[in-house]
Amino acid sequence: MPEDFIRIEKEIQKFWQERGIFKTNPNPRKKYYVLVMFPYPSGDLHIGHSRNYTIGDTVMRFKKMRGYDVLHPFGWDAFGLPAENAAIIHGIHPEIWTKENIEISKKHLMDLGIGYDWDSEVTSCEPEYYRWNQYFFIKFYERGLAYRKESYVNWCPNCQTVLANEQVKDGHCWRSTCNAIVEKRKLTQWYFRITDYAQRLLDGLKELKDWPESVKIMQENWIGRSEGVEVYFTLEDGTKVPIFTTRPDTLYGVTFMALAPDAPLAETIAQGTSQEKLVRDYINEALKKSEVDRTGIETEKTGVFTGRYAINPINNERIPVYIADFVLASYGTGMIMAVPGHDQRDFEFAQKYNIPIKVVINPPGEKLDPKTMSCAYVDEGVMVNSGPFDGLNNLEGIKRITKYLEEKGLGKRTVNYRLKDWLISRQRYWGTPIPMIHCEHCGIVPVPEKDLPVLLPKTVKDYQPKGKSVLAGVPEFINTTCPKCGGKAQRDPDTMDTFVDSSWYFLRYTDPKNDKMPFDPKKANQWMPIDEYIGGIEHATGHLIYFRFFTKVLYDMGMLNVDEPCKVLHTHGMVKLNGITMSSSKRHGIWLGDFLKEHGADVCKLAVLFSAPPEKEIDWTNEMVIGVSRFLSRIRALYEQHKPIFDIIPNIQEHITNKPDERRLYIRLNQTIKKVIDDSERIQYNTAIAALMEFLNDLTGFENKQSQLFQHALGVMLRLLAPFAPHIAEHLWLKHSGKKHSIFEETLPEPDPNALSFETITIPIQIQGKLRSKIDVAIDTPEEEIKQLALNDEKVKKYTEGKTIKKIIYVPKRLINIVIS
RNA sequence: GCCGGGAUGGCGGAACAUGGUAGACGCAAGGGACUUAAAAUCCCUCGGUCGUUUUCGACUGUGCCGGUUCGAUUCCGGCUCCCGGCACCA
Repeated sequence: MPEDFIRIEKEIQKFWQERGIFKTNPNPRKKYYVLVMFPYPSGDLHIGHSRNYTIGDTVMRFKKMRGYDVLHPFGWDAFGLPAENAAIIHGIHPEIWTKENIEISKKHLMDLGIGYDWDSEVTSCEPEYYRWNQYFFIKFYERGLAYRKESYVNWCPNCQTVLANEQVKDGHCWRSTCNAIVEKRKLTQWYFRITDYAQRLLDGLKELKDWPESVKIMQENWIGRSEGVEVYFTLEDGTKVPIFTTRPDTLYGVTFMALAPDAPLAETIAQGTSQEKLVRDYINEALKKSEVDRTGIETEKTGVFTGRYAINPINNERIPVYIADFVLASYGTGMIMAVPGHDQRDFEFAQKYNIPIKVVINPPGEKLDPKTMSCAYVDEGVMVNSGPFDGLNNLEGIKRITKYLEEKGLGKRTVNYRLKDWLISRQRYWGTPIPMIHCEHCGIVPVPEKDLPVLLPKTVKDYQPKGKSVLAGVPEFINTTCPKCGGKAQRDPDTMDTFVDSSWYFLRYTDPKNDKMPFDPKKANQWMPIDEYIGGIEHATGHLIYFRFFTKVLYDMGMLNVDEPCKVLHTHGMVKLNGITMSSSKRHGIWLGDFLKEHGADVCKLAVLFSAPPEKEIDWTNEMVIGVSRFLSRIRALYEQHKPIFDIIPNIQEHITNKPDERRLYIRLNQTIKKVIDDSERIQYNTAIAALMEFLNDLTGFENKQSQLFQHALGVMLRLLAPFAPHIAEHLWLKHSGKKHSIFEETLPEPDPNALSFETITIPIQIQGKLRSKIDVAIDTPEEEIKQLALNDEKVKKYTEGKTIKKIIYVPKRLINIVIS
């Protein structure tokens, strides 16, 4: 790109700003909400970031040119650990560090010419924003959706804070720069009761027709619904120990039970038995292990007998109870019935500890012997050793035993989910303070709404958490009075998970300045749902579940008319460099500042859009830049040499001559309009740009450049190009059209439906399915005539001579296939 | 282990929701034009093998094996490899 163009891009950006091209219409007639996931302000942006924004920008410009009133806002997910780490390492206040980064990133976005409505910019670390996190927290609390409980939680020893389940990847901290092995700690923490919405989150997926199948499946697995029965076992002393099973048909095969070492009952169950000390030691050992050690693939199951027995309610058998590390406290009831004959895990455990194996299901036509079994039998079969249920197919057995248990009051049908409640407390500084007060007399009391926001104190000396919250060490923050009794009380020292911020920011964009409410429902409902949401796939089971959850709660609160936030989701692939994902924190990437200085914004946009379809990842090479640079140079040269007609000529088809090349160009023009529009609607920008390149080749090769048709085509082409190369299109538009308004205030022309195919088409002729010849025919040639033409074709004759023609298959306008014997 | 997705020229990728000329568009490569020269630009060639060797023709070719079909990159069955997600969920 010639150097002067970098300067021109700046002028164009200024023109857009001054003209307010991207301002949101507060009263949209035909609304379109396009949103990119708001980023963490990491300072210098790289090409990987630009992909996200470029796709959003192209959607916005395209939709705008198709007559929509578009909302295309931007903001910053500004709370979080990197700011705090910078404070710890460099002694800069997190707020200053964050704001400096925002300025840098924002400049890059401006230089890229992304068309945001900056009036609706939202920054989550501002009290004007986070006070509403606190507002929602209290609303959730009032509805029973925010609660505190003590349990074993994921603890990152490096970040010195707890993590939500969604933030633990393979037993390691999710943050790419941390990656520490996550430990278990027993703590009292705040949770959002997302499990109350498990079923609705699952059901809602069915409505999301335009979400990628992969994301929906990931969420479905994450929610993990499974249907079964809760069966009421009891210990010999009468203690109730219900268990969950999906296989009630194996109830007669239970030979032991197992309790999770971190389940509450595990602490007391062995008291007074000879096993007491062994059990205590085992639990201590088991809890010391990290999740990785405990659940790794190769890990052998361990356990210890508790000295206690339970009674199997279906046959009153006496069943030994173990504590075993393969049982999870957090799923079901934290205790299981174990059937070694028909569950592989139970089988392995039973073998190791010499527990009997009992067969209650035989494979069809076979008889299993527990002594010779090498693994559990888990498939369908015939029930045996199961009292009145013998001889049944086990699938039928599931139904019959379930019914029996319910009738006798020995159990009930239950559904279990793998989804856990969302742990939102963090022991860090740079986040939203939890608006709760702990009073000796009144217990936990929410901060009254009129006292919000609870401001994050700025006078912190030491940001390094030491196993407890940073804010606990700030007396002027922590000490307060109880809103109920007026006595001395303390604030909650924790801050919220930053995923709370991103769970509703898309609503704030619809009403960003409101200081009475988080948003006016009228305004939100005007724009919701999001019509096109663009972001990385890495949020599939985190943010993309959380924001659905929030939307459903707000729907229940009467604040929204929709209970799904977003109709269409497009997840794009990462951008890599030398096979490694570009990353700000790892300082690995092609930096936007450098790139823009060298190539300009349009080249950046086109290169990112053209090199691969959006969902695929890109391994960046400089070759990707060369092709699109040439394309833009050729465009520029064409428009410098030949003057377009800038106004769309309504009946251009009446003005063109019957010369074949004019007919051809006219049809190519309409094919291009159709292809660019269709592909853009599907966000297949790589092929849309390819179509523009093809048409440029057509234009360059066209003889009569003085003709009205040619000049008209140039005018149309410029509009089609505008969403992809906005600066150059705008520049050529303003410079040569003499118009004062932006090309983005123009609309895209529709293709002429009568000019989408050529009058003469080439029909390939196959013989036995192999291509042998081609004939050119008029498009309306009758089938019989085409068949005759094919049979008379010289090359065809060579193959058909002396053979019998069995049949001729003609696919209209596509091909002809002759079958001979 | 379970659940997804994928595999097409030297490379990025088209075509495959509806089976119908595989390789659009671009990069790289080779040749040519312009130029004192270079850059830039423009034109031509470009899956492989073989044959005539000019225009052309034959065979083969979309990870592998098989099937359905007049016809399969596209559908079905069975594999191999890659990339994601989940991971003792009872």
